[in-house]
Amino acid sequence: MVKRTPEQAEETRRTILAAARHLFETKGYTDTSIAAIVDAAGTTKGALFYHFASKEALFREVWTAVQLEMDAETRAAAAAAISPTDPYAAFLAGTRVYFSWASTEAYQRIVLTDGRAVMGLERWQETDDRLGRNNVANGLRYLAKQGHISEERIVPMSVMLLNALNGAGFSLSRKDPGVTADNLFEAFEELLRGLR
Amino acid sequence: MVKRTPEQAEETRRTILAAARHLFETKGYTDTSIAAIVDAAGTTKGALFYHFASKEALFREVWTAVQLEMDAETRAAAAAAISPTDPYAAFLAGTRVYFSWASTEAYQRIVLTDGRAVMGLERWQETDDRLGRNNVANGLRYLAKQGHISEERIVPMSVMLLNALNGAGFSLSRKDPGVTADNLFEAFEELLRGLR
DNA sequence: AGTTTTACATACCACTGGTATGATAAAGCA
DNA sequence: TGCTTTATCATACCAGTGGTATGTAAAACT
Repeated sequence: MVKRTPEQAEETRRTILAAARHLFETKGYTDTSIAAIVDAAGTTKGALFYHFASKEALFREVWTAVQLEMDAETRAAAAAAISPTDPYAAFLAGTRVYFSWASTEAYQRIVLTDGRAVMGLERWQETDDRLGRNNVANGLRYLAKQGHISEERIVPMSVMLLNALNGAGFSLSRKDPGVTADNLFEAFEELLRGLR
Repeated sequence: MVKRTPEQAEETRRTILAAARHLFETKGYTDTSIAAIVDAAGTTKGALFYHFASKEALFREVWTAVQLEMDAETRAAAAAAISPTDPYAAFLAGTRVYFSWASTEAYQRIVLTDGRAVMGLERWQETDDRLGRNNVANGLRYLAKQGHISEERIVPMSVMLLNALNGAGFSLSRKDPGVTADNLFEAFEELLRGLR
């Protein structure tokens, strides 16, 4: 049987995506061949290139999926932690969740390491800024409205704080001596609360 | 003529390194083929693989050279800016120079973007941490000695501040709206002086 | 002078991402 | 219902890749 129903086609597509995601997460982009992907998915190159324009396009779909999952989780955590007494609470709750994502090998491989190299800087910016950085900017905007930070500092500060968190994730996974999750988070909190 | 004198051999080696560096800086690692390198260097694959174990090893040499140049410049700038009145002066002078490096496309391509993906995390850590991060840590240690920051915050803080600077460089080169060099540097200064 | 070693050049190889073509069953249509 | 079209793959193939094996000529050494 070669032709399938639309539902079956959707499933092979999802199967390929899942296999690719797993391999990209564990082996990295360049060390994952298309042959390995279709082999793991139990299909062939024909199916893969029918559903995806290229290996890079397939990677971008995986990348976007990971980012959207992260985004939903951090937003939810921040929204749930809004506090009338501590204006930093929501922001810190969101960053704590993002921090846990940035600590996983999967997120680092796909988003932080390979993502930058595989897609160009422009492509990378499109989504990463709309997600990660925009969330940080929103947190800072909230603080600015309450007078804890100046308005014009929001944009440059969000750039640096997001990358500070990314770097923290890297450091954690590398098990750098003298670095722990609590360690880093407390330092970040100090950094954030130092603004005013 | 096939065999050259040791001096001639050293020169072909340097020629290959220079050609590779230029191509890596402009086209990136994956879009630079070995054929293109030896073509630009006016030699052949035989020479390249005689002097370098692999394409990745060649890249590592380029990477290390760039990092060492950056390291020397930032150290010199920091040392020259030591001030008895402002304990932050030397640190900020060093970061300003590093910041200018992180703003160039060449540094971003080789060190910040491709470096992470090409070498593993372990290899990347070896040199990057010894250079970039260690410099930041030294600056913070200087501040800690003067009581402006707690000792145990040095390590995690240096991780995040270095990555904040890297991200600032990225943002600048992408010409993000609302982001300028002065903009970013002032924000960083505020971030740093907020510690205490 | 003769041998060894260095510094390449050339020919070759397995494998890669990507394409062109082929095959088959579902869907649309008369 | 029969016929055509079209969606969904499977297979065969291709140019280019990093890397290797081998050849070779000149320098270096004894």
